[in-house]
Amino acid sequence: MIQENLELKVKFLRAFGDKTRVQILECIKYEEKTVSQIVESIEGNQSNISQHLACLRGCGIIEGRQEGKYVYYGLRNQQIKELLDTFDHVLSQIENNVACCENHISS
Amino acid sequence: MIQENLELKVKFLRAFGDKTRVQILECIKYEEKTVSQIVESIEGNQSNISQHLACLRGCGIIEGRQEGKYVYYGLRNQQIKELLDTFDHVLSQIENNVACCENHISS
DNA sequence: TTATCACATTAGCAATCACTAATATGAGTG
DNA sequence: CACTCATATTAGTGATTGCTAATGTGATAA
Repeated sequence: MIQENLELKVKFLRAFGDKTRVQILECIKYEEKTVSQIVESIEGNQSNISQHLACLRGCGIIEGRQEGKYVYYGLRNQQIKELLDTFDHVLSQIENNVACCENHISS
Repeated sequence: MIQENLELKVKFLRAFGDKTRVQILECIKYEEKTVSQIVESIEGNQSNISQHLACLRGCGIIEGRQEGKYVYYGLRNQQIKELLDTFDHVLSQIENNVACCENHISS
């Protein structure tokens, strides 16, 4: 894999590795929501959520759509939805092992 | 999703969001390799690679198998292999969008 | 047009993470 | 046993990331 692709890949994958972003994705997995709805749903801070939304959108994972004074965010396409489902599926099989990861790098 | 599961999920997903770990996974995607082979292949530092291997193993993504004085690492199962393939597949479709992610959070 | 609402952006700080260097462990070999 | 080789672990440091608070922007409503 060439260098540039590697960095794009890492950037993309890193977007999934954050608690707030995972919560956002679960929140809009089945239907698009406004920023305020997301903020309320995951009990977050508006500025913080906006930053994470920008990250997810920049990584091609979600899409925003302005409607009047609201912005609706949803998953970018069906493949992302399937990827999220795959995460859950794979995870359900290795959950016990993940639990014992104690290394200080990314633990 | 309950809190504990969320944290396990994030831990698992974060393991994929690092350049060195992605390189390791690509390196052992098709066949298991010893630590030294991995170190040589991705031109890394032994200590550093060992730490990342511990992370990946702790997260249930790879497995280690001692054979004499060598330790062979490989993907934990076929599902992980498929997950890696899915990453590449999804990524190939949104590559242009990922490229323009400029947010300082995880950019 | 001014005020308000929804959202985005910026700056600065605190926490986390990955790297290097040094050292430890544990298996094979002479 | 002493030595070497392969790998793991630890400590310390620099870099990256995510958070909060403050401010900016752009659309609607009065």
